[in-house]
Amino acid sequence: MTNTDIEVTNLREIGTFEGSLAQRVYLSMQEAILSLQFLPGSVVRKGLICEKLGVSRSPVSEAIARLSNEGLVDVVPQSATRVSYFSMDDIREGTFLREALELASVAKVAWDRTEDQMAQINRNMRLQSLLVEDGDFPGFYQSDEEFHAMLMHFTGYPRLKTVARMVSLQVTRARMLLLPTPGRATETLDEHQAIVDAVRDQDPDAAQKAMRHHLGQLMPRIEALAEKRPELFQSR
Amino acid sequence: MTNTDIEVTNLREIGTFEGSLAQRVYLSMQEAILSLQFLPGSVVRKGLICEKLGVSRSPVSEAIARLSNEGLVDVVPQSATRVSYFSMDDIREGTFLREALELASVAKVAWDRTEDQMAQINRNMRLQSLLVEDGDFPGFYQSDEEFHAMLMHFTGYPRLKTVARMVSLQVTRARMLLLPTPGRATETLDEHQAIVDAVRDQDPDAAQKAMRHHLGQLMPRIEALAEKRPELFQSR
DNA sequence: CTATGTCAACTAACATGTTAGTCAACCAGA
DNA sequence: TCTGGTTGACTAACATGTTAGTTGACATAG
Repeated sequence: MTNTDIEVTNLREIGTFEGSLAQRVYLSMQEAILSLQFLPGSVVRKGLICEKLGVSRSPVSEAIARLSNEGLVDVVPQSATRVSYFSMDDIREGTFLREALELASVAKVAWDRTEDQMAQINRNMRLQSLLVEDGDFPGFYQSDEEFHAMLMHFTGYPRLKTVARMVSLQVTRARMLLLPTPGRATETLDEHQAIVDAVRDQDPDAAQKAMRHHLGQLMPRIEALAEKRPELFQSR
Repeated sequence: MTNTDIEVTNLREIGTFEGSLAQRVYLSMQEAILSLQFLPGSVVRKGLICEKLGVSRSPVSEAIARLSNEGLVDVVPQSATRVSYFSMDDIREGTFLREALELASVAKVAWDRTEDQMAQINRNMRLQSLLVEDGDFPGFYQSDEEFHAMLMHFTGYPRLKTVARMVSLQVTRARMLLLPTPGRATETLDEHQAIVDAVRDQDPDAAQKAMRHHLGQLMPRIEALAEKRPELFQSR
């Protein structure tokens, strides 16, 4: 049993976040987990986190409670809490839920989009293009996220983005391990364009089909990953 | 300003629930809010709840935190927390999210259902029939919930039911005000049967169509309700 | 050497004390 | 009567002390 325990040093100071202490601690810890600076299986020690961030156990407890119901940490009552392992079951479920929400969103947006919204989407697409040409993959990753967030925003349902993010947190974490390649970025761009074309044409069915195809590219790549890095996945 | 404040007496004792204290307090409070024994706009007083349930402020605080991110209470930092008003925007959004999940579920289940699962569904349908004949509306309401929960269960995704419940809590609360009528129960039964038929035939498109029609019946009835009981809705 | 029972150390969960922010009632002035 | 500022009571948020349950190491028996 590789007794990986704790790595608290690389945890962003809470001064850079805003909100209540609990909120800031939550964001800091979530970032560390999603960016894999807290490795799956390692034990989260309240005391060390309190010390590192300079707060008491109350806000840390609340943060851990939130991370727990998001499935990012596993709490063993009266004992310990550790960073959850990757689980193909969880990832598959997250993908399913995410797809359900994305499909509903894109259909609605295709139906009742405005010209102003189309202009914003096109602006984002041009940005994506530029970033791919420049080979700026982190930047492209971010504009990709923005593209999807934008579509959800245009539904007019404010919680949608939050829910979608929550259900697919495990997927987000897994994506961190997928190295972006020029080829994949170009493909992604084309897939996005197909979605945009269908939204422009106000064709909900075509938009859903394009979105389904786009999202369908992800799972196979994650499955390949599970073979390469089995130590990050559940052993049971 | 109708200074409705608090009604703590009708709050189920936590002895009847299981889990941690925080979990039990959460369930007890959620039940009171969903069943409208805590009215929208009334102030939630930690002290009184602690006294009534015989616990300290810690588990109550955690319970309130959860209710807050579900949108069932509004917390004003350093001041007060009150039961949230009904909001047509929230209800519309909850309906949208719920539909997205139900449609994805029913399509998947129609695709890969087993014969054993069909048998379970049919058993539930016969139960619904009996309860309608007997005029047992509370019983029918419950078997209705079970019908939808069963479909989600058959997807094989365990969190799905939880997420669906969470996103549509506001809708659930609003439904409490809709008096069940014999006519509506019979209609519901027919709509369910149409869904079941499509699942039996392994026809995902038809299943989605039937589900969409079924879920579409709810919003108009809630909108009518908003006219009748405006005091429960946001005034802003 | 292996299996089992005991025990000590550590933890989350819970209780309670403290702080600081918010809101509404009240009062003074117009 | 109405407006604006002041104040005090009340609250959530945070800090800290306490309790009880779990885990894993170690010793002991087979």
